[in-house]
Formats: sequence, C-alpha cells, structure tokens
Amino acid sequence: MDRDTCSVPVVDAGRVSSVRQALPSEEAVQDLAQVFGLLADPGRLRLMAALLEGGEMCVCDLAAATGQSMSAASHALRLLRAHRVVKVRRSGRMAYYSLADSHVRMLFDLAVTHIGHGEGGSRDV
Amino acid sequence: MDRDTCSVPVVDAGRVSSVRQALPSEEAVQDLAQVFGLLADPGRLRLMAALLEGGEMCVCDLAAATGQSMSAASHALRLLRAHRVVKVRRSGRMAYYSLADSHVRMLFDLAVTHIGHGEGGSRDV
DNA sequence: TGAACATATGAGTGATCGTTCAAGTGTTGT
DNA sequence: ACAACACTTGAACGATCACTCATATGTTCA
Repeated sequence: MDRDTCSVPVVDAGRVSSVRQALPSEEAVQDLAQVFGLLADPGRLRLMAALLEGGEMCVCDLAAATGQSMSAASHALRLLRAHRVVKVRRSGRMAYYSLADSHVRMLFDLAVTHIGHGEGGSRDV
Repeated sequence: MDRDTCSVPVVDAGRVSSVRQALPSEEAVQDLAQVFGLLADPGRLRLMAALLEGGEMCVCDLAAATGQSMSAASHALRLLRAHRVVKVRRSGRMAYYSLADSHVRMLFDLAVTHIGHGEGGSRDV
C-alpha cells in the first residue's frame, strides 16, 4: 500500500505502475513462498524423494531411509501434511505416508534441470 | 554415513536400503534445497514476478514495483545473481536486471497450480 | 575537481527455522 | 491391567535469514 511514501527514485513510472498491477496478490505471494519454503530443506526434500521412490512408507522407515531421527521426521511430515503435500493412512499404531500431489515430482525435475545445466551451485559474487 | 548407528527401529529393511540408494546425492539435495530456498521469500518472489512481467528493469524501478527499499532489492538481486536466476546488464550508472532462466516461469506456474487446486494455504493440524 | 546520482556492500539486529530432548497419545499383546 | 511400541507434540536452543542503517564504489555532469 501507500505507493509514494517510499523515497526510492523511479526511472520509468509507467512501467513501474503497470508491473505493480500485474503482480500476484499479496496473499498469493505469501502462499507461493510457503510452498517453496517447504522444499527448501534437505530433510524434507529427502523425505519427498523417498516417497517418490518408495510409494508408501511408515515413519520409522522414512526416518531410517532419510537419515534423521523419528522425531525430526515426524515434525517434518507434520508440516508437509499441513500443506497437503503428503497424506497419511493409519493402520493400528503405524502411520503410512505417501505423496498427495503429483506436482512435487515436476517441481523436483524442473529444479534438477536448473541446477544441472549451469551447475556448481553458487559461484560469482 | 554410518547407517546403523541411529536407534530408529526399521520395519521393512529391504525397502529402506533400496530407497536409500535411490536417493539423490547429498550434494544434489543441498543444491535443490538452495534453489527452492531462493523462491521461498516474498520479496524475491515479487522481484522475479516483476521481471517475468517487465522484461528488463533497473534496480530502483524494481524496488518501487515490488515495494521494498533499494538496499533490500539490491541484496536480494545479488543472491539471485549468484545463483544465476537473474542476469545484469550495466549501462553507465544503471544496472538492468532480467531473468536468466526460463525454468523460473515453469516453477512459478507449477507452484501456483499446487496452491490453486486445493487452496487456502495451511489447514489441517 | 566536486557534487549528485545509481547501485553495492558490511555490520548489526530481530525474527524464523530445524533440531533435540523429554514427555504425551493411542494401540497391541500378555 | 501393564508393558512395549509407533508415533506425536511442546519447549528450548543454536543457526540462518532478511531487513535497516551507514558507508563505499563507480558514473555523469557542471
């Protein structure tokens, strides 16, 4: 909100305001950031990769396969569950997790492509 | 690294070890997490959305369009530049930024699709 | 040369995040 | 009923992050 309060000089005012209008809503941006934030952690990433491979697995096997404690895995799965990235099926005292969403695989592959083609990670200043 | 040190009980040992082997390398996972981490911030997301719309813009216009200080925008652009998400063209004292990578748009759209189809953000527990 | 300008950068700070540790919940088997 | 079990959860702590403020770099114009 308030657009002229900030003391930033503007070069092309027309373009600025048109771009500004075309930008996604604040709410959409927040949601997007949250989704990407979910994928921004090695532990959760391994969890998703494991489910991509294994199909449906219980918490202790997921923990073992991804190299983290059960508690850490459970916390991570809770987050993924809250955002509908994974789903649970409960049977007795076990909890079987699986991916709830096919977009995950695509996001994965796209990102792999990105880091693959230039590669090295962070260079440049 | 040491696979049987952790005290996590395992249900299906065969599956665990096969999934474990199929997992991306530690380095790949780190890189992936970094890429997604770049997209996990509303400020950087708006910056990228603006460039997606505007094509090529200078820092002060980007700052104005995305509603942040020039310093904040510059810091963010530096990060994006380091990861080859944006590129810079310098002309005199101006710096014109543009997207360096077409994957950004796809990642964007895919994520939008994800939040769009279920929508609401975080529900559940 | 010096002032105005566009951008870049370093230090410092408050907020957020992921992990661990120590319980807590509900289930199975005796 | 009790103990072992699979998982969940809350608090606490250390690390990381994004921002602001102040200063630095390099360019243009008088």
